[in-house]
Amino acid sequence: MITNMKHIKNKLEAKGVKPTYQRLCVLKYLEKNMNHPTAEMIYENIAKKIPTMSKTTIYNTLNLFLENGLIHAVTITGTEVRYDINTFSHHHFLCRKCGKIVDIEVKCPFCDGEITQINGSKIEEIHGYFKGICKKCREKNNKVER
Amino acid sequence: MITNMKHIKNKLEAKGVKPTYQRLCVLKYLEKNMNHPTAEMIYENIAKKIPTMSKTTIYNTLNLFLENGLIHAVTITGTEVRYDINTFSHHHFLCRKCGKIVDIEVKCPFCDGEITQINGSKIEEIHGYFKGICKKCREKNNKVER
DNA sequence: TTCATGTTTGTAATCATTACAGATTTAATA
DNA sequence: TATTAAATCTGTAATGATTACAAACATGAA
Ligand SMILES: [Mn+2]
Ligand SMILES: [Mn+2]
Ligand SMILES: [Zn+2]
Ligand SMILES: [Zn+2]
Repeated sequence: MITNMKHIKNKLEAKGVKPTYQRLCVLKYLEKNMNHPTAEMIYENIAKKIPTMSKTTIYNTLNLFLENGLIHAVTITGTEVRYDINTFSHHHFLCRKCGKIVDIEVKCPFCDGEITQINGSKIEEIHGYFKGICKKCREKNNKVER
Repeated sequence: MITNMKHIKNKLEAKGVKPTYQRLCVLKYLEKNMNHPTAEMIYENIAKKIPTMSKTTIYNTLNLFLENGLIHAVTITGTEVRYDINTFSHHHFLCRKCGKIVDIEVKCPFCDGEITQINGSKIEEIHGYFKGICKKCREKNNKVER
């Protein structure tokens, strides 16, 4: 993944979003951190370098990115929004032990765009969420639960 | 769907949950209202008849039901939990126009229990959420959008 | 009755997110 | 270059769903 400033600037301009310094920072963070961070995580990191950064700006920026299709919202935890730079339709797995959220590659006719309607209702967003125990956490228990 | 008190009482006892008056009320409401209500909606309705009912009891009861597998949580809106008496794995559609949440019947190997693991991670919960415009809302616009 | 345990209730706290208004920046225009 | 309107950013206050907590109440055994 290319994460230089020029590339990020182009990405914003391609969507008609003015590439301000704050917006470049947020988009750069999301390209570097593909682990579906929270607004808080993004804020904490950026505020280290730019102490004047406001949390409201983080939220404003993320919402602007969402409206312009630059990012996707992942609401798998139910408690807060996680942000995803990967805007291709894909599924997610949340480990209830370690809390990590990882992308899931499964054959899905909805993600593939083969099915765009259900009973006459138009599908605009697809969210496939799985919850359980990830492989690493299972192995950590030394015994593989069935 | 049978919604008499005897049936509801049995359902609680079968899960080892003491059938208190408040719990019977909440479970009865959920059996009568399969439209995935919020805690607020459940509270408002029950409080009409039982003014002493506390909202905390509603939350306590719903969480108890969740722990005992009597109901499922649907977090499709991202803003609040919706509660579902239907504990068979199934998908949901949220209309961004009218806000209704409806059950979706799609062939899904995860819901069917055919696939219980992904890359060594154990699947315990499946959430299939679709968002868009429902059939009725599309027809209301008089023109069927593509 | 006494006592322990479980349940319910009301209020206060929490936490993510949004509303709002003032300050600052940007960019167009004169 | 100076003026000025629009856009953006910032900090604080408000919102809303949910939980924490402690007191009141109910239940059932000893
Ligand atoms: Mn992802
Ligand atoms: Mn349902
Ligand atoms: Zn894990
Ligand atoms: Zn609708």
